[in-house]
Order: sequence, then C-alpha cells, then structure tokens
Amino acid sequence: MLLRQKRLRKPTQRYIDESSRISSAAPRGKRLKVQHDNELPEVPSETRSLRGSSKKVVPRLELHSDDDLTASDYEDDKKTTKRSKLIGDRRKHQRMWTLEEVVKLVDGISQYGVGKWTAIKRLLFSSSTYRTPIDLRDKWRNLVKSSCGHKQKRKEVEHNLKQTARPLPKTVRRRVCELATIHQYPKINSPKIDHVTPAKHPARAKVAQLSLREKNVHRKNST
DNA sequence: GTTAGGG
DNA sequence: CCCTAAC
Repeated sequence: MLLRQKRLRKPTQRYIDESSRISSAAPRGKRLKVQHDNELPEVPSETRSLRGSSKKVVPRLELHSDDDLTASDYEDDKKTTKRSKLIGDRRKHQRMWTLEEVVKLVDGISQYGVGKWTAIKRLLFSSSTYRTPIDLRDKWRNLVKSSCGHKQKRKEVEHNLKQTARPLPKTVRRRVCELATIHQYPKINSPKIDHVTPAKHPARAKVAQLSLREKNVHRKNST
C-alpha cells in the first residue's frame, strides 16, 4: 500500500529501444513526429534532425538574426561534438540555450508566472520544436541555481578567462534572482518557509483562494 | 495533460 | 536532457 504501481511502461510500444538512438536520429520519436505541421523556424533540416548526434558539426544555430548580438559571447561551445560522446548514456543531445532564449524565458515567467510552462511555451516558444515545457522548467531551475545560489567571494576573478565561467549578463541574473525570490521557487534555499496548513494561516488561505479562483476562471460548463 | 522532483 | 510520481 505504500507504493502505487510505478507506472510500468509498455515494452511493445517502446519503438526499437537503444538500437535506434545510437543508429538513427530518432531517440524519442515523440517530438520528431509533430514537427512537420507549421514549425520549421529557420533551421534547414539537418540541425534538428541530428540534434547532437555527434556526427556532424553545426556551426551556427538560430542566431543569424539581426536583432541580437549580445548572445555572441554566450555559450561559446555550440558544437556539441567530441565532448558529448564522452558522457556516455545521458545528455547525448543538448540544445545550447542562447541568451535570446533565456531572456525570452525569463520574460515569459515574469509575465505569466512561474509554473505556467505550457503557456510560456505556447506563447513564446511556439516556434521551437524543441524546448518543451519541461525543458523550460529545467532551464529555469538551472538558471536560478546559477544566479541566486552564489556567494561571489571576493571581487570576481573574471579577468580575461574564458567566457564559459559567467556568460550571463548581470541584468539577466538580477531578473532571475528577483523572480525566484518573489515566487519563492522551491529547492533554492528555503530560509524559513512555514509549512502550515492554509486554514491556520489567513494570508496563505487567501492565496489559496486566489489560486482556486484563478483555476476556476476557464471552467466553462457544457451540457 | 501538466507540473514537480530526481537522476 | 530523460524518467517518474503526483496533481
């Protein structure tokens, strides 16, 4: 009674197992089958097909626009080549988050709130076949961890070392920290979060009611 | 179906 | 990034 069936997967619908992920460019197959409708942002075809197959090198991704130049010094290694194969089982294909994407994500979070990954994805990342809501949340987690969980000992020893150390602009870091603070996203530091029941706390009860009401807004009845 | 947490 | 549990 302690555990409730760990949702065993269907071995029959597991496609072809590991044979495909190392041979062909269809590791998941879930997101690859829905990108023929209206997507196709700017990548020709091979960029999203291989998705870091450690086979070919992708020189430039989607940064050839004319509205962003600050991202040039962000995530200098866009190749995802020789280095990825050394990892082994995990992280075979990693999409390098550009500064533009990070800013877009932060902006969406600040507008729609933390937790509305689907809304943000539909509104801001609708043109990206990759970057699922889970990816957005994951990136946000990493962003918060890297932006707020720092002590900044001494006076930044960032003389001329690689940009890989701190590629994020101070403005973005500030924004991420602020957002994480006002939303009290879990797993950050949790200084003194009182885990009391909403009924005991008037403030929290009010918040709960607001949340409920918000969820009830789009509750249209149909008979 | 989506979100939160862990690997 | 990938998988699982919970909502």
